[in-house]
Amino acid sequence: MEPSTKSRILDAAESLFAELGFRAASMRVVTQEAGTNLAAVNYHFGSKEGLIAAVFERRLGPINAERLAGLDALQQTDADGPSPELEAILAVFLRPAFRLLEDPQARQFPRLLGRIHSDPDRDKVRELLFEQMVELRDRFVPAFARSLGCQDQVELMWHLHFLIGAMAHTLTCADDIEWISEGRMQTPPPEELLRRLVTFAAAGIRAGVAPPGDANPGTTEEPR
Amino acid sequence: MEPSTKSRILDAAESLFAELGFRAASMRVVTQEAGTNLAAVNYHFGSKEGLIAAVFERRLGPINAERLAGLDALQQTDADGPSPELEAILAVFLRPAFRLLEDPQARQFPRLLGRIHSDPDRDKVRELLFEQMVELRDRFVPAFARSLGCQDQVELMWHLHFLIGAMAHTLTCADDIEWISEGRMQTPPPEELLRRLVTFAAAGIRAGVAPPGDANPGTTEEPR
DNA sequence: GTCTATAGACGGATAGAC
DNA sequence: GTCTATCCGTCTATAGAC
Repeated sequence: MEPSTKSRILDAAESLFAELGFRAASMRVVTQEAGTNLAAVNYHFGSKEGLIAAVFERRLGPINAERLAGLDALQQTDADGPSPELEAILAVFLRPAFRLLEDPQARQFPRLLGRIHSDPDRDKVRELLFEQMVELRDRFVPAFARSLGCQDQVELMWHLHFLIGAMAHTLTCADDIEWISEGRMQTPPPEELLRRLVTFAAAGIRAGVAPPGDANPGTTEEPR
Repeated sequence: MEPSTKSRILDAAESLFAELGFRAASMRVVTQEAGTNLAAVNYHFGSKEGLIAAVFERRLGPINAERLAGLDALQQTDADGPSPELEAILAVFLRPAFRLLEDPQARQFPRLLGRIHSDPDRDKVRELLFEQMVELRDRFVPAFARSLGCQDQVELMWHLHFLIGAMAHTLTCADDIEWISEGRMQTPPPEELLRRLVTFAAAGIRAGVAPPGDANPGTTEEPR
């Protein structure tokens, strides 16, 4: 079955937005790549902004549903047992985006997803992102907190902020390692990226968090 | 003394590029903000791309010089003693950019610096960035390696990659914490951001690195 | 649903006066 | 060094035929 004009536009837009950015990827180039014309975008999506939103809607819902389902599975397994391991929660959160890197149909989306956090044009999908993030936050932050046995939610939130940054940079710029190492290193398969990031983030998130029962853990001395 | 037209253009460009992105900030808006006109940019910088490069040249040199001088000072102090602490090296690397957040003249540049890693338009300053990065890499990577007493440079490089991501996200999007927490958290002063990031990154970088003398440290088991 | 053609705004760059 | 006026290309969006 031939893919519809609508989905061909979405595919072309996803790929070109990821490669060139929202602004540099003009609707002319997108529609040319999709084998159609300018008017088709306005017919199906109303405007360029509508197209941008549609590109995110198509992938972000499934990704976040997979994250939440993964967390469900993790918590269900040992509902009355101990809390899941930090590493397991991290992997459940991170894997859906990294797995897309292996999907020929969707390989470019993770780049877009990584960049959207810092993109000056993110306002165009801000509401969409916020709704999804609130749901993730309400499920994952308590899960992390319980796993760490910690009360310092402020420190946890900052560590999760750093995790988001490391994740975004890896989804968007993993190949930079080849550039900076001048070819001595190569970008490994997504599963290895994921494993390295989980190791790094788990240790970072645990840092400064008291083992349960300790007094005043959070703040360490000034590094100098 | 009146600031020159040239420096007024640089100030306006820095601020507007940080706020709107390179593409959305048109030369018309930049020159209007600088109280001058389109032709002045081409006279002083040759083109918009020349202006973008000049905005980075003005700040990036001093920042990286400060980083290298800081590392010099650290290594000089105990030249024949033990290697400097990981936390100290991290702070020396990170502080120059975070300190700019407190400079009313340069507050916007760190946002730009954080975003440039993932910006689709980064090609416009790519050579400039690369030269500076190579020098930083050649000084800091060995310093980190020595401080960790580790041979696994591959793992170290990835952990530094994650650090760059966390740093970039924090420089560019620190205020997101207010948005995501729906106002329950506020963005702290730069020194506190720096302290939290150093704590997180030091633990992350140490993760999976063997204490000197261990066998086959790097790879941990698959998280699942 | 899909197309061509075009409107209408805005982009960077430049010529040439001062 | 700085300005005004203008060229010319590209952008998004839409009108209207099929």
